[in-house]
Amino acid sequence: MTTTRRERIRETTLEEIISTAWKQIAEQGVPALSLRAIAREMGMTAPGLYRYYPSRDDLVTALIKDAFDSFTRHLETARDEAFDANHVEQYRAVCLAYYQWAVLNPSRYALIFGSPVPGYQMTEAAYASSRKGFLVLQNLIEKARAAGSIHPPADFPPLPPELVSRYESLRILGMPGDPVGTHIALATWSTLHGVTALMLYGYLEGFLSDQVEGFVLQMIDQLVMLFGFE
Amino acid sequence: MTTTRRERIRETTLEEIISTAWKQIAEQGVPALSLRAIAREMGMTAPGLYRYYPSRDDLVTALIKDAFDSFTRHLETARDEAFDANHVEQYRAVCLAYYQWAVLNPSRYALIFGSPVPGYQMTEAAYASSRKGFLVLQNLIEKARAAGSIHPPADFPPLPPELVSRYESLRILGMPGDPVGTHIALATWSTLHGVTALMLYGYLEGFLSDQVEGFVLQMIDQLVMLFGFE
DNA sequence: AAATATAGTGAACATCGTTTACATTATAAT
DNA sequence: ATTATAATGTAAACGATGTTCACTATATTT
Repeated sequence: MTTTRRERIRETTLEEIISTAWKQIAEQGVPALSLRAIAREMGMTAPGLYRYYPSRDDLVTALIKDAFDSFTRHLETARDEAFDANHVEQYRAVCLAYYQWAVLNPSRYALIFGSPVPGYQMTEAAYASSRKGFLVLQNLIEKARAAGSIHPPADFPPLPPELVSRYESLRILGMPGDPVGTHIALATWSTLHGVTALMLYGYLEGFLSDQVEGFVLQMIDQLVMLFGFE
Repeated sequence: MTTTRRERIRETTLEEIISTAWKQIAEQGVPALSLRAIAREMGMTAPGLYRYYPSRDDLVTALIKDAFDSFTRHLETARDEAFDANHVEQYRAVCLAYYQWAVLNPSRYALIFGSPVPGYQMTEAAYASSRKGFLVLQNLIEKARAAGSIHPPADFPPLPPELVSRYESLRILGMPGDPVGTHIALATWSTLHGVTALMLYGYLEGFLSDQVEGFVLQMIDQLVMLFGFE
């Protein structure tokens, strides 16, 4: 892994472009992201950026990958810090970390979980990054189940057979987890996304004001009860 | 309410602009919405549109209001069609209607619940429209509670006092509903939004393929159990 | 019939993403 | 050390965008 001087400089420039882009997204939003503005702020001209990213879309793809990596790392850190705790606490920690990352990185969250852009296709590398984040949640749930720490209540609505067989076929495709574990992970993910997205958009603030985090914690508690974490 | 000939023509043009805008949003997404393209398709020049909407942002605001109105009407229709049924079925019907409206109107859903744009402030009229949609859900839950059709399970996590008092102060501000009803409505809304948004972005399709609606129905069943609808 | 308000056009400005041709500079080869 | 080559950047230009301004044509009102 020898890196020449030129390669190091190139790497630095690549990073500077990304960080400048995030700065502008935070200030003006994704739609207003402008190559010319980035170049201006970096003290160079717009066409020069094309030596690094062949188009605006490719830059956005790089930003998406960057955001997913940060997101996944944050979840992993939360999981690792709760390593000594029991499964419920680990689950709670990762769920809360999901929300907190969004609070700390609203622009990044909006970019990867915001409105899809018709015609824009996400790179396979970016999709792989997205799965990595989800896997943190799914693996944790899987371990808790294997340890017998999850007992859904008696009146938990049974999964319809079509859904179960769909989950089964995922396992064949190499995904970890039994049907119930996969379902719990998907349901958790959906719920967290809903709360977080509504919060970021400002729809919850009108109702909850300074109690948004309290609401999120309550929602997590409800998930714990619903799935029978112990 | 006398309408002159000119006013009628103006009204027609206003509507044609909106419908042309939706057509383009459906084809190319919100970011690509172009005043010039709208004018072109309508057989006029771009500056002419400024007699109707003073800027692109004002047009977007009108689109948001239009989307919210359609959304609310759809929920109300679903509620009214299930008028004879019991409270659980009404709740199920409205929840499913939420998801189905998004499936039928992906562009509209993305516009009102997608990424927030920094610097863009929603009109009070648009916010009022958003509350109207939420109220359909909240009023329904409130009626079910008044009729004694909601009994959360014994191990339902108790609402923290700060959250309860926050809900209480909402009632003082003129919002209907007791704390528990408000909370159930918010929790339902968040969950539905999470499922729907992930579905529209395509994150769920990789897992669920043709079982997305089955997953949504399952999530609704879980909400019914979680809150103790009967 | 004259005065006025409304609707629309055409030209222009600043901005955007992107391409092309060209200059500069750092590395590699001789 | 000099030459060839590859990488990095610039300047100019194209077509597109939102928006403003000056102007014309039309419809309504007086």
